[in-house]
Amino acid sequence: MDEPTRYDEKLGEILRQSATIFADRGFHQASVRDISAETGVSLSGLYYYFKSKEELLFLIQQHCFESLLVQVAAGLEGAVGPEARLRTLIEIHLGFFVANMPEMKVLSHEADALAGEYAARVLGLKRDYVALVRGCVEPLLPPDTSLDARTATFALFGQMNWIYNWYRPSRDPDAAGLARQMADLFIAGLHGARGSAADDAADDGSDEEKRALDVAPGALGAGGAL
Amino acid sequence: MDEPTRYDEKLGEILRQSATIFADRGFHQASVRDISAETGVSLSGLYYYFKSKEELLFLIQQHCFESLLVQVAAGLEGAVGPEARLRTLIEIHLGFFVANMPEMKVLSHEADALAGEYAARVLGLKRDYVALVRGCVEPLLPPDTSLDARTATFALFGQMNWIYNWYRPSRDPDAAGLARQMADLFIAGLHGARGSAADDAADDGSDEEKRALDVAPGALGAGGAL
Amino acid sequence: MDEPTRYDEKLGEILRQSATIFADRGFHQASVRDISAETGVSLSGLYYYFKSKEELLFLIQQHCFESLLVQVAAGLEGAVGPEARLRTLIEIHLGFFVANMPEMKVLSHEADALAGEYAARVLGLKRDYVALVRGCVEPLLPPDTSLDARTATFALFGQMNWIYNWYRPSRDPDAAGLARQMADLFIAGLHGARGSAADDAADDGSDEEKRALDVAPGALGAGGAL
Amino acid sequence: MDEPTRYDEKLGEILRQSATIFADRGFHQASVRDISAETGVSLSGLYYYFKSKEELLFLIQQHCFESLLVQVAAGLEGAVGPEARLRTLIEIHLGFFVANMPEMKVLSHEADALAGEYAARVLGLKRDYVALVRGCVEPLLPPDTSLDARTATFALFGQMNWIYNWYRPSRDPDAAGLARQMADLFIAGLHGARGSAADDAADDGSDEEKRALDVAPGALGAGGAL
DNA sequence: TATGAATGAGTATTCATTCAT
DNA sequence: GATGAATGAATACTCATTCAT
Repeated sequence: MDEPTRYDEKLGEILRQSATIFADRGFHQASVRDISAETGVSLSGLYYYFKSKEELLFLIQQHCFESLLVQVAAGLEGAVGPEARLRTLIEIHLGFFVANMPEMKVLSHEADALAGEYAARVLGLKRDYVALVRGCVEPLLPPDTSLDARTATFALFGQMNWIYNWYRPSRDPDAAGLARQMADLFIAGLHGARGSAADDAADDGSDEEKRALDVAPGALGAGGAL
Repeated sequence: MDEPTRYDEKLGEILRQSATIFADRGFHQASVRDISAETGVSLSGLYYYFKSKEELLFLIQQHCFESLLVQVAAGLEGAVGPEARLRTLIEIHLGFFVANMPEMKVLSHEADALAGEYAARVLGLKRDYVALVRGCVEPLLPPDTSLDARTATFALFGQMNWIYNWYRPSRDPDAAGLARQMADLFIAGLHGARGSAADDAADDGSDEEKRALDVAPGALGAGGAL
Repeated sequence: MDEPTRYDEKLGEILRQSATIFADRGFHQASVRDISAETGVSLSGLYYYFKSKEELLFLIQQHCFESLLVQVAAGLEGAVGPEARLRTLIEIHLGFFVANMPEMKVLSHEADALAGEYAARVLGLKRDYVALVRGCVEPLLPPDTSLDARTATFALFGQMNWIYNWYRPSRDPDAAGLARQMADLFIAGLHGARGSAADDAADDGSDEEKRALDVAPGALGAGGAL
Repeated sequence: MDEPTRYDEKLGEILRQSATIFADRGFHQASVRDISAETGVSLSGLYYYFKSKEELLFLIQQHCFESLLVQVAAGLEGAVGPEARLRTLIEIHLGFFVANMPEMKVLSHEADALAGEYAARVLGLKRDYVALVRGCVEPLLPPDTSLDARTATFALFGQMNWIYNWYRPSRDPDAAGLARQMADLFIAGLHGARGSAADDAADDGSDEEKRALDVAPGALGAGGAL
């Protein structure tokens, strides 16, 4: 990984077009030749911009994720109060997703396609982001709830990230409308979810996340959750 | 597609093992050789049981989906009242998902890997299932809500199906617990989601689902949502 | 080759259908599965009738060739005079060819597909037949001609055997008409072909044919001429 | 077929060697690996020069045929009078055949191995060539003959093309001698072939050729005659 | 920066054939 | 006589990647 390829304009263009191709065809199904054809850059010429197809995927995921994190961080600054924070986060996440659908589909759907150092770095970003989202969810959990913070957090991720499977701009609400609906649904759900059983008070948080997101070889999750 | 490969015991075993391999490595990354190695059946011998790798995937998805539909149909018979129906459905869906994680991951994650007749047939099953779930969600929407039935339905699917990305039996609640939490969360969300904007009164239902699930060539969704 | 598979009714049917398949698709392109499908006999069941695909081809060629030889021998008995003999031979050859087009196409076109003992046996038949035809051609060569008997003989074979490439019953003359035209053309050609250069007097005949028809490894002819 | 592979020196070498291999072993029996071994180009490297084995065959046939057409066109320019024209054509055809035996065998013998666009393009060349040859044959047909122009034309093709089955440079006349003999034989045959039955006066020519060369699905000829 | 030419490793699939029943 | 189940060997082709220029 030594020297990460630097990020100039042309690379930016390649990443954008590649993301669309990966989103459409799937990472493994799309060939570097497809990218060559689409970008107009010769097959070997592409390797000036990335050193492997896997690095290309990494660059897409990294760039996309970092942009998302920047926007979220900026957005949360103006939000006061737990509910406002969570609403803001949902708005930004969905707004970014809808505005960058190919990249976000690739980020969500091709989590397992990276390995080694690349996987580790994206995983690091994901871990931070999951912790951040969880940090916005937990304050809204009723004190006596039986709802796990972890379950609730991933339920929210599921709601939001699944959209790449069904959302169609032409017939569904726009990003703002979608965000409002999902925020209403989820926040009302949290408020109303007060229950019987044991909660997850014993949860130490950081360590739990770590394990939850670790690559579990042979296990199903493989830590790929956003 | 003429004559679908028949379903005997040995084929059943092959499907089960292949589902695990596809879940672990991804459909396109897994080679038929991998399946040969895992099952102990020779490479060419496998082709006695299915006529292409794609048919193998289809058989897995079809069998898995049909089993799910049978269980759901049976479960709903004993459920009276809208809320009980939706709770039952969530229980069965998640119970089946957790009990058949590899198959369900393959069903959820490899939707785009099928084409042509195979895709059409699985899509038909999905359309029916989405309609059924939506039929359980709609009665619980408050009359004055601004929440789209379609959005709510896919939010639920997202919550549930996303679990293949994060759920780990050893540290998360069991299927029943998961179902209760998700049902509490979602149903409370529905109840509390009363809002401002236009509702989906104009929604004719069947036709909308149809369009929503159509393969939209070049579009991102591609109708693959569960 | 020990015990040649015996020739019963069912085998006859298989040979006929296989000849058609080989004629249509070519020997190597046609699979034993194709023959299984066409005949309705199971794949493994076919191997009761022949012990290899190559033997099947041999049986077709042998049976076809032997039938031709029988008809020719019978026909020549009633022919008196050199020209009548040659005319008769052309009539029978073309009549048989047109009436057994698939088999004769296979015999003409798939000469190189046999090897070893099978090839040797068919070659033996071919050698005899070529000698017989040449025996009918030579008496008609003018004494002072510069036309090689060998060249003339194979020119005749070329005229006749090439028909599998162009002859269509619906728009070309029937077998009798075709035979008359070709006989007229060739016999008139022989009569008129008196020339300048050296003739083939030095030709010792049998040995020449032998060499000419031998399998010449790596050479082009490969002895496959009819 | 979009962009036909371009024709450089190395490709020329590959075509030449491949033609020999196809002539020796037959198109379907020869593997691309054989060609790799013979040419010294790696298996995958070959696909830089053609995009499928079938295209390779097409390129061989096309290049060979076009060269033949060029030579024939040039040769006929200096020929005056019907007989001189036909003699010239036979000389050039046989001279080219003998000088390019592997290619011409492949052209003659592997007519059915091409399909679709490839087949159509070679067929177009063949149609033109057949028409040209027929145009050289017809003026020599006696006015009262019963010999069909079509039959005569294909008889000539049969005589000439069949040589790949028997001709051996070491023991047969050279190309010039062969041409003289075949021309003598065929032209004398035409002159002497005056007969009884209906001639082909009703023949409209171009349309007849067209039908005769059409691919007749399921029929034996399949239009592959040269 | 960029590319044409090349390659080793791998892919799904087909094939003729066998054997226990 | 006949077949379902199985297989080893081969096939055409693709892929990510490299390297001399």
